[in-house]
Amino acid sequence: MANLKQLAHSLGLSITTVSRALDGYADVSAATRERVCEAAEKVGYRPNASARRLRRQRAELVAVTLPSDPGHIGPPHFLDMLSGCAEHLAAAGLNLVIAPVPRGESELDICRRFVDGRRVDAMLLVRTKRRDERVEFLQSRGIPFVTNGRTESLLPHPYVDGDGFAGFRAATLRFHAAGHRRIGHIAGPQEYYFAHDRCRGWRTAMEECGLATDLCAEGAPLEQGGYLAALDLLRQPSRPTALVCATDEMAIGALRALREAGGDNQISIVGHDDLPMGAFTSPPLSTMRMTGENLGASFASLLLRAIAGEPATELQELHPIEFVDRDSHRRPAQAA
Amino acid sequence: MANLKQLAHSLGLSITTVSRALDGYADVSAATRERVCEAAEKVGYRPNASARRLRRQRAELVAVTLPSDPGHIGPPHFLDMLSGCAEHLAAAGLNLVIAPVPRGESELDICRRFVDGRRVDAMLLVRTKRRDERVEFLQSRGIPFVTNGRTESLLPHPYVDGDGFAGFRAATLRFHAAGHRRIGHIAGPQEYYFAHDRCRGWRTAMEECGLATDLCAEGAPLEQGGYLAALDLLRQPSRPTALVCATDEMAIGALRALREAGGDNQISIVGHDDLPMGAFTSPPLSTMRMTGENLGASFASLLLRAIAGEPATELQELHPIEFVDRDSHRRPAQAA
DNA sequence: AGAATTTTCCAAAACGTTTTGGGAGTCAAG
DNA sequence: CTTGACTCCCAAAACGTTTTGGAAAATTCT
Repeated sequence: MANLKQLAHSLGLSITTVSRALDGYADVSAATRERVCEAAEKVGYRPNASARRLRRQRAELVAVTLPSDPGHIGPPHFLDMLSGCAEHLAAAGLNLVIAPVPRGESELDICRRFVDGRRVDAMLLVRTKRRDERVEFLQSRGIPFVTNGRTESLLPHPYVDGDGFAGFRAATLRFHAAGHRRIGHIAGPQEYYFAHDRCRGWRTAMEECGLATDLCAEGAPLEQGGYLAALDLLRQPSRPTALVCATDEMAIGALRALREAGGDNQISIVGHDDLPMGAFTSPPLSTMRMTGENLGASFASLLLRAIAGEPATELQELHPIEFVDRDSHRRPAQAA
Repeated sequence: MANLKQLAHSLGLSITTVSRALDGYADVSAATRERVCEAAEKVGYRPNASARRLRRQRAELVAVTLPSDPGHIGPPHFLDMLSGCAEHLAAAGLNLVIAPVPRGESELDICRRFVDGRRVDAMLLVRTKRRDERVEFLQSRGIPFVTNGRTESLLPHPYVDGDGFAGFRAATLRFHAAGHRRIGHIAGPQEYYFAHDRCRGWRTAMEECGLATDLCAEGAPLEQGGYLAALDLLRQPSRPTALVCATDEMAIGALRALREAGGDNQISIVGHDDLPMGAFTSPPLSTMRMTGENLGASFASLLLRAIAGEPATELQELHPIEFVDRDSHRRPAQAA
């Protein structure tokens, strides 16, 4: 309702003094400060955000781009993550704006608009590609940002990611230890870092075990993609006895393919993401997920530290993957 | 990079002219406009958002409060909805900020901060209560807002809602037509409008059929709440043969209760929300959902029209509920 | 040619803060 | 009494736009 000028006038003080009193500077007497704060409280004074932002040259905003294309947006708890992130940012006076990508525009366009219009102090990127033009752009502009997922960018940048390589390697080795020899991989689009990373984990494990790496099929990171990829593998002369899937959605599609192709319930399967619906599939889907609670807080903290100027190499979090054992990974090795 | 002053200087024009040229005013010659736009394009000029906001007295922002308490945030496609809304708002130059409620603060506090700090041009509220203090506050401040869900506020306000009353009444009548006579209701907390509305639908149908309305149990709008409420109803001397549940989450909890209480698969059940995981439960969960595609666009449009000053009564959307028939509602009426 | 009108431009005033660079007083030390 | 240090305050200059209210120049009309 009121602005600084009116408040100052009503107190018989200058704008400067009122402003500084409210900000708790030492060069205003305790008595005045008291009086000012009291009056401000009474009229419910809140500084005008736009004015402050202009003067301070800060947008007090962080944007996260929401990819619209293929597949829904990331992991199941994505909104929870955003919510947690926003909450922690808010504690530092920053708000989180969500920036979906309209059809006909690229994520890069969005970044450009936000950055060049000085609408944000930092950006949060999800679903990184191995070579990610958004990352390159933001690096060239020198604006702070954090990604959910690594990239192959030459310059280091802040990120939070799960160690998909280790997770998928471990999952594959587990199958090997259980006696499986024909272990297939249903891969996501290799341009995405996470998909490539997970694929590498599987391939490395296979090579370590001296097994062939031809049982690999790539598809869109969706139910349908997993379904088609699984059909592909089931057509091979020697069928896999176990399937490591890049995502739960794909794993659920693979489950459907298995059901249709007969030999139902004979092939072990494991996914990644811990989608809630995995608990209800038949068989219940064994899966993996990134450890670490309150990922939102991680993102927020990294963003704030990036804004504060900490070097990127200090702002990289690689979380281990943990197994969520349900039932789908327990099929015997020789059955298929 | 560049601001208006520099751009104007480099062109030998005044700030005014450059500004007006870029905004396409008629009082700048076509030639100059051309020249200005070209130069602006070349240096990648984008007006500073904070400055424009200050001058225009608009925040160019809309905030949506994300409730943290009980249960996750609303319907399954909530993020999709937000994303769609943000996309349409962006087309009008508005960005959507998400405002979760930190522990220790109320949603009202959040509204106050955003409104009194002039941080937003409008607000989007979800999960309305029958008597909603946020609504009352925003009405008193006269700031535009739209709710997801109705309230019992005396003054009309813009909303988008599903006709839960009609939906639950119809669902109940369907059970009645299938021969059911002991039809129970698992209700959500009655302070929420949607929960009360759905409960009323069930009760009205029961009364229309001349049936008793005592088979009603209330619980938290969560799996556990549905589970406990269902146990409650199963303890009744004459068990229900069908269950109408306020939400899918509760219905899934009820399914668990049914499984544990024996008499498995004997009781018909229907939920609401069309959670994806409902397709995977056993039996697959029959459910309901609000019709209308691209709800996000509805919200965005209502918000924009509210900002433009259209009266609230023109900005109310009540969507019919449609059934999603899977399997859980097909149990015979006499079985239980 | 002079008057009226239209076209094209611009200086200056906002918008509401924060911050800079002092300026009065007061007090203690020299 | 002067000097210096301190305390408390403030005027004015930003921040980068948009908008107001003309003014000069060009054009059209008498």
